[in-house]
Amino acid sequence: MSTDRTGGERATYRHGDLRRALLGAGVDLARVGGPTAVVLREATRRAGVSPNAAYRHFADRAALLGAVCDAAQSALATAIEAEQDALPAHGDRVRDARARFQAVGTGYIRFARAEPGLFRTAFAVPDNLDASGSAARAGGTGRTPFQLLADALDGLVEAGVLPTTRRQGAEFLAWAAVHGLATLLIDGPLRSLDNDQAEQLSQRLVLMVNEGL
Amino acid sequence: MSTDRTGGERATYRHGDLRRALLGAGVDLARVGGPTAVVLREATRRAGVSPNAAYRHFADRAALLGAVCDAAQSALATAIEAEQDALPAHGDRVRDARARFQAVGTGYIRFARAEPGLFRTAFAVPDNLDASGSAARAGGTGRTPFQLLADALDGLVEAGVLPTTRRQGAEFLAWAAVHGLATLLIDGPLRSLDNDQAEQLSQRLVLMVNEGL
DNA sequence: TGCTCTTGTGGACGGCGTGAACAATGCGTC
DNA sequence: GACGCATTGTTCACGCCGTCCACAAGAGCA
Repeated sequence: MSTDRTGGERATYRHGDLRRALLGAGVDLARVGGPTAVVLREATRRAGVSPNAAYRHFADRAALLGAVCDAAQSALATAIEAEQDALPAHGDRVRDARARFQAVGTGYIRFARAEPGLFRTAFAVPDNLDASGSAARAGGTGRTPFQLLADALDGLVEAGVLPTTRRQGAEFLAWAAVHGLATLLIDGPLRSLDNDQAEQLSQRLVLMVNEGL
Repeated sequence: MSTDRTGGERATYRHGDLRRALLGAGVDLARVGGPTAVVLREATRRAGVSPNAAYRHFADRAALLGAVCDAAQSALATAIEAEQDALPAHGDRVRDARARFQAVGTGYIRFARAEPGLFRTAFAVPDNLDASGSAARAGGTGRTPFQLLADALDGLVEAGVLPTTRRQGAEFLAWAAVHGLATLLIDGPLRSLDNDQAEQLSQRLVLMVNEGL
């Protein structure tokens, strides 16, 4: 045993798993205070290590934030998967496909409200389409939030609910609507809605998307 | 004449209109670098004044950022109004109401792409419903972005396009969709879309909202 | 003229990210 | 087992930031 992680004090010069410790601290900070709370010095403090030790594992603060961002996206993916797993199977292809699609939206929004700090952090780093599919952002099934949405849309097409002609680009329309509502609910004017109101509004939004896609 | 604003140097001890100067500098900073670029010391530097002078006009950095945020919202409102003003009048109530509504969305998204820094800053400060109607955020017609959207929805109801029963809360559904797409386009995975693709997607989104509302 | 309130200045403090030089350590090689 | 090297953590230092406090310069009114 080369480290003593419980006391904050370290028995040896080497830490043992500093990268993981910094990432964990970063996630904790993000959970409480969002992306701006991910502070290098504080993360090293929590890991019981001097500030500059972080530079052996992350190029700079942005790199740490990026890793925390990936972790947050992964947590989001897991939340969506959990929402889908909780779905009862009706056997009706159309209903099941719709339910799986809607579960993406409700899982997304529930996660945003349950973990606003992580949610904000998940989208703090400007990303591109490549990053949206990066393995570091995947949940338990190995799919990222973006991919889970795409899967659900494919399901709608297979079930005959969504015409193939409208499939292309549909992920962005759906994503935009759900993501927008999520941000309104946690940072915007809808911040003070209670749970029931928020759920109701999300429900309506997802129906709107389903209808108008 | 008590000030000399052109040289950066000041003839008199008093500045004359420091609050406005700081706000202007703040807006410039936000335009280029978004909310995090609104830095007190840099704003005072540009106003040719010592850092602490800012505290005679703003309680702290957050207060300055809040003022810049209001200015950005106002600019957004103006952009939406411009979009609506450019609309030809068909005389057809239904078409006109729809066009005015869609102009809110396209104006919103075009502004986001034209002035991403200001757009990000406009939503950097968590707001509530009161702030969404604050006069400081209004454009030329005295309406805030949120109010312009509400007006357009009222127009849809009057024209008989939107059933009264669905009017309540509709601003949040529409707003969510448009705002979400705007953020995907400037910070998200759609950042690298060209103008045509972005316009096309916005068009589709606004139609989706119109359809599904 | 002198008093007082307002507004800008100067100096200081602690916190941040980060670079450079240094030290402790674990590991592969003889 | 001793040695040398690449890795990883430490120390010191710099410049930036927001902000507090004491002070000074000016404006306006008595």
